[in-house]
Amino acid sequence: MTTPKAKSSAPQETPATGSLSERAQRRTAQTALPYLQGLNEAQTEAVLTTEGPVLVLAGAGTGKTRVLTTRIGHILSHGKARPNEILAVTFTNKATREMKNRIGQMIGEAVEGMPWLGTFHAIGVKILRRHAELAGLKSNFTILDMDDSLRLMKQLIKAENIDEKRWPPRRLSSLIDGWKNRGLTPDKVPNGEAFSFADGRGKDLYAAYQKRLKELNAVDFGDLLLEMNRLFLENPDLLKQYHSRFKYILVDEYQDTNIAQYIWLRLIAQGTGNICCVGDDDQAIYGWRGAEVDNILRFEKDFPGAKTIRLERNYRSTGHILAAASSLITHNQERLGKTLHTDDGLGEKLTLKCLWDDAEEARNIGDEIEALQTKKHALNEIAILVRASFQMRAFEDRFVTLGLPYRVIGGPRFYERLEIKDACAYFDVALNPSNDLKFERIINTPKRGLATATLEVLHHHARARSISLYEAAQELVETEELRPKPRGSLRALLNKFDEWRRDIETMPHTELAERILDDSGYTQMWQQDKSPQAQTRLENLKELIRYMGEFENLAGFMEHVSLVMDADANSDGDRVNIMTLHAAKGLEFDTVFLPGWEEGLFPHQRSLDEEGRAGLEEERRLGYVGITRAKKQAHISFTQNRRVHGNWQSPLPSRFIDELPASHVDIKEEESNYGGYVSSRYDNMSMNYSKTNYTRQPTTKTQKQSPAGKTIEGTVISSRTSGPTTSYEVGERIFHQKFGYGSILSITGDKLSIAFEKSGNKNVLASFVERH
DNA sequence: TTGTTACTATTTTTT
DNA sequence: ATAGTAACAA
Repeated sequence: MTTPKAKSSAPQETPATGSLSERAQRRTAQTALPYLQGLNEAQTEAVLTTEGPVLVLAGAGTGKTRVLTTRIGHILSHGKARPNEILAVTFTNKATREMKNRIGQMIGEAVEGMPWLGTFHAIGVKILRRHAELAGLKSNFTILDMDDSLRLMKQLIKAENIDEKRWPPRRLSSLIDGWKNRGLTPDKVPNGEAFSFADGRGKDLYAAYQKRLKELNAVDFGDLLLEMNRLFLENPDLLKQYHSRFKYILVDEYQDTNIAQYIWLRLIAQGTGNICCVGDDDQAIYGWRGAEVDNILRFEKDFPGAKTIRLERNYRSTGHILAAASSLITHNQERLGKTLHTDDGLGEKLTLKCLWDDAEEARNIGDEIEALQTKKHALNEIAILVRASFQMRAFEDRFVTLGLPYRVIGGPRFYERLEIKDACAYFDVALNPSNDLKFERIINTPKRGLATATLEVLHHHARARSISLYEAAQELVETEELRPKPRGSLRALLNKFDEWRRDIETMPHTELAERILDDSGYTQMWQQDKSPQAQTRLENLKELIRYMGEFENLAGFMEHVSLVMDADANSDGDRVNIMTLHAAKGLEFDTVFLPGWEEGLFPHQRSLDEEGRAGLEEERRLGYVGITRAKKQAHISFTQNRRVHGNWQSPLPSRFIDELPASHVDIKEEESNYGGYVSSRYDNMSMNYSKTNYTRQPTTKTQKQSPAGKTIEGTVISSRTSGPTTSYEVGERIFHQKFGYGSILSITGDKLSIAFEKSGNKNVLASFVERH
């Protein structure tokens, strides 16, 4: 991913650190240790400084992963620790895989022996399973995904007679998630915050939710960390055990750690104190899900005697790209500060383009890509990075019509698909009948006549006797409580589960899985479905079974599904990559397109509203991440019109555009498909955005009388162009290409607020309308 | 109990 | 514009 091309000129220009003797030792080490070949001084230092706390500030494209893996290789090959004595934590499975591969290439067989290389969550599961009893769980506890936990919360909200409309389960979910990220158990939730849901019942709901999880022998994502922390805090002996086990600790993407993870790391690091955190405060983009940039900013205080090593030599991008990114990020105040530099050439400038709307943006980028394609540019080396996933659609539409192959990264994940979840629910229940949430999911899928009414009865019975739904079902089919029809089909279902369970030990698991899907009627359900997606769903199910074959048994497979699985079907071939800026972190491409740089979208309005300046800075870091993904070319664009929630708006260009240094950016004109019309309008626009000053962007409320006599309130973001630049007058009737006829409500600079006869009120640039 | 229709609220990023 | 939900009819 972030491999710097192995440069033949081994010793780098990086300012040397340490005493002369240290430097001399390092130099000798470089010739003695072949794996240090090609590392620059700072990188070498980061690899060799194995003892004590170390913070490696690794800027974008500075060979972070390489340092991390080489460091592990170094520790292993020097016999400083055995593979199972190194704790290496990452955030994503992708990163874990990457690291495993790299270490494998370096050391060979050692990878098998690195059981403690994984994501925070995966390691959490591992530790929790070992000591489940201490956490009040059975070691076969299930891990709830978002779906399950949401369903559970919904049940609780209903049970409390709280209005679902006013207090949506989603909100409770994110609230509890936030608490868990901060390491707060129900009793520790500050009272003030507890009131932020359902008039003060938030805290109780949280407690009830946790209680219910225990009853179900289940944990959710947040618990994996929270419970692990509790385990260690309540059992100091156990913690000591792990202290002596983990000789070296490595943490990737430290800037993304949340408080719970931070607490955990501090607990674990109390052992040897050999903790090495790698991160980049300029790439902290997960604040919204609880990540604390502060963790990395505070590192030196938290770990006294910590050594900070900066990696600033960039091996990825050209000079222009690096300069633009650096300049953008200097607008942030809260940063440790790094100066990236490169020895490579300036390369090509970034390009900037203004387009009419998202469709034209997609058309334009599509054309650019086709042009690149004829120049033999690999599609795999092209990426479109968007702020929000809804932007992807325009590109997908366009690429489909062009016949341009693409892949969406980080879209709906494989295991999140309906059919995969359903299938897994069947497998789950077969393995563990007391998994109520999964049982509930499939009890009436496919339709068996076991809907709300029957489920209600089951719930009551289960609650009353405090048994699982499945057990309740078993008891109820023996009684007269259910009507004959549902009773019959319920019995049939239970019998099938009995059969399947009988075969778990004897039958090969893939065969059993197939049988479950067939016998249950699930396969048939999709075969009979004539919707266009039904076929892909069936194929996905086949893929699931195929993937399952790579595991030893059903249980082993299911463990992976909840945490690890992200097999992507169309990852092969030469394709353009489409993804969000978030998903792009850690990746690199020759050419990167950055569409949609508009106020409100990027920076996103919500970040601005909810997080204020901190939010803005995080958005800016997102922009920094985006630009630094590019190795050779970066193309930024923005549109003048975009639909938001179904209606059209005319956003201003993103303030980030004006934070780019003009000397590194080329302003491109759109190839004019419409004769001179486009370019003349464009001139107008480019003047407008380069002069706009955003430091105190006014948002003015305008109140005007519409012709119909009603008061219309609209929010007009005024541009700073001085004086009216148009000759239009309020009340004038005009025509607009897209919106049709309308009359002018107000004029702000060259922006018109118009009441359209058919499409409502819009703000439009004067150059887009004509008199009528 | 199921399927339909109408309405409503919801639109960022996700381990 | 869309999805998800609630109310209603068959």
